[in-house]
Amino acid sequence: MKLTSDERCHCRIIHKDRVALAKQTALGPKQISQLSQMFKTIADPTRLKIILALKQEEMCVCDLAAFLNISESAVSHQLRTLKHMQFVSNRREGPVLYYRFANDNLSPLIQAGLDTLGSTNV
Amino acid sequence: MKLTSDERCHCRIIHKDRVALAKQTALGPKQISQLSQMFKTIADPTRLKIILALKQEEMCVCDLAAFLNISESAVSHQLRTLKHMQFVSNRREGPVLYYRFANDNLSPLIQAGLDTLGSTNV
DNA sequence: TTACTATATGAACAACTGCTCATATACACA
DNA sequence: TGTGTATATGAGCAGTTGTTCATATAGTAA
Repeated sequence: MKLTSDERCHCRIIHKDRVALAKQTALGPKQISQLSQMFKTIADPTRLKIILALKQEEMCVCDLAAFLNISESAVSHQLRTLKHMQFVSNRREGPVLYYRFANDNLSPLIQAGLDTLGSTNV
Repeated sequence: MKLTSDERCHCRIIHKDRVALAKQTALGPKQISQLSQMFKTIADPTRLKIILALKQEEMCVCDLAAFLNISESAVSHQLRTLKHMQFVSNRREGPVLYYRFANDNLSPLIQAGLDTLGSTNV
């Protein structure tokens, strides 16, 4: 639980100008929240594996459960999260739902992650 | 607590070939873990704000605490996480530690996030 | 030394998250 | 209708996380 600004005024400020500049140029709460939510969604190992797998080919819930070695329920929960973020979409073929990578805007993000990973470890 | 593969063998597999391909081309556990850790580090709103602020100018712990309106201790904890991931570094000037944005590889990642955010919401 | 400042660290706790299990829903076919 | 399959949903729980508080450390200055 965060404190209010009133309760926090005892804090000394060394560089008022820098704090002021940071506050002025900072992103709004909504943008920070959305950005955070986006990173959070692709930060979970299970969801990351799902995204990378679906980036290659369509898969149904059962396939993903076998691939990830977790319950189909767990997969379904994670797909719900990914679908809500519009990172994946699905199409129905009879009783089977096929999920696929949906958001082209996500590719650069994943790629940047992979690049950063590669250049940090060599 | 995850189940072992033995306990999970009752799962039906609709497309064995897709599961096999996904397993073959999947990243290793270490890579997934590192990638996940990287995204997780920039997924927290507080750390995100710190990164974006330090991307502009050096700031000390006290400045960041005033900017973020949280305790200096909380800032210090988060800076420790960011420093461990080599996303920020610091220099000492007398008793004051100045933190700065350290990892150039992180910029594209943040930028990709901002781009994705922008193109998803318009 | 002593006093003060700036930051770091450890403990504790509330909030969140990802899983399993049990159950519900949606579709196909007889 | 009824049965079986594929997936979704809700509850519950263990593990993780971000914060505050109290305390410790590192540096400055007398």
